Amino acid sequence: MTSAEPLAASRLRPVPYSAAQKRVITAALELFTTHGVGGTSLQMIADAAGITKASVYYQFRTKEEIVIAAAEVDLARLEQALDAAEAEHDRQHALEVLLPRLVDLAVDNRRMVSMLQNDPVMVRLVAEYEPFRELMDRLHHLLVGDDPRTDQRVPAAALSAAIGSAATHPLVVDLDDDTLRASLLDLARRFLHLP
Amino acid sequence: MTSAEPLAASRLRPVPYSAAQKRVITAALELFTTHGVGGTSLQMIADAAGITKASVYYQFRTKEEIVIAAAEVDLARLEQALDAAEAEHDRQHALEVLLPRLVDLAVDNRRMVSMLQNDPVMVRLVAEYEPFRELMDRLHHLLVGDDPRTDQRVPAAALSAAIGSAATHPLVVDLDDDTLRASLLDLARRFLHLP
DNA sequence: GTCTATATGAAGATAGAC
DNA sequence: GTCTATCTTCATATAGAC
Repeated sequence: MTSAEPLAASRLRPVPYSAAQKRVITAALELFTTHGVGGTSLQMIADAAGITKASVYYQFRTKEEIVIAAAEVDLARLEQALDAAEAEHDRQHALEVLLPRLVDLAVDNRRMVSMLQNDPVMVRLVAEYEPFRELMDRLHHLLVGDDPRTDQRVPAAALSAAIGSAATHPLVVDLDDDTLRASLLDLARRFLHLP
Repeated sequence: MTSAEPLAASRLRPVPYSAAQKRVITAALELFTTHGVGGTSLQMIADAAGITKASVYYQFRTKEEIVIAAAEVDLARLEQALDAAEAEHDRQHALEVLLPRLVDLAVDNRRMVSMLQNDPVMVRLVAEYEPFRELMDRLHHLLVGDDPRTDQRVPAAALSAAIGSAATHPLVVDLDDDTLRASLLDLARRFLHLP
């Protein structure tokens, strides 16, 4: 972490959201994770936020802007984790910094992380919206390592998928956070052959 | 496999679909995997099948029936894999039968398997529609084992998520089927401490 | 910053002719 | 088995008052 900026500053969004915008984002997040982005209407968001549709449109010009704002909530934490990991001098240490943070993120926010990886609208957004795409590229680079020919790619993809989706799996939904966190971290280390 | 029925018969759907229905199902499958169920309209399905919306409604009474029919395509293969695994006498052998079939299913049909586990509409359907729920219960029982207190649950969830989602992961989309199949199977065995 | 009211289109679904 | 035409409802989005 070489940045001199205060904690709140993220390169994803230098201009912060207003309090009214944050209320909309919070409502949208909850709905997106249960109904998916495509299954969530602006009316549902407005109702959950306790305002009307027109007021939502005062805060955000389109539904897509809400989706981006919602995704940024978790991706800002991912960005911080990547910053910290990339400050290490070799991949081994970088992964030791990265993995616990990834697992924490997924456990704290189980359904959101899964949605970012799996919801069709989110998948498209992450692939096409440059700031998000860049984050994913950095993540993948850390997971796969420098050498593109070695087939570290399947384990890396599996690990990424496992951390993202295992936290929401029916087999595990009723497991407490601490147990899940410990198990996932252990699994992640085994995955990448770390101590 | 103790059933005396011919191969085509699945307990999921004793009455087969007509040719016209199959054309609709095929079109729907492709669209569901790219846009999600919620992001796919009947108009899109009709266009892809080369008929009108009204004709789609002649084949299926509701959109939900189409979703069920689409899900059955892959779940029928899952059912066969479960039948074969459960015919083995201990869990070790059952898993040795099950895992390669699961991996094959996920690789042959990458995006569909992921959608079954991740699309919000599918997740709800699988949880609430009895025939699908039963299949998932059988799968989870095989993955976790008999003893419900041991925490095999996180590895089982992670394995299930990894097989389902890794096949669609951006890191792996361009990997050929054979390589992916071999890597995933190897990972799956390591996951469950099989030889 | 929030509201009422409305425009415009597309969604799921049905009626009835061929 | 497919069509045209239509119904109803809900989607995104905007105009303009408070």
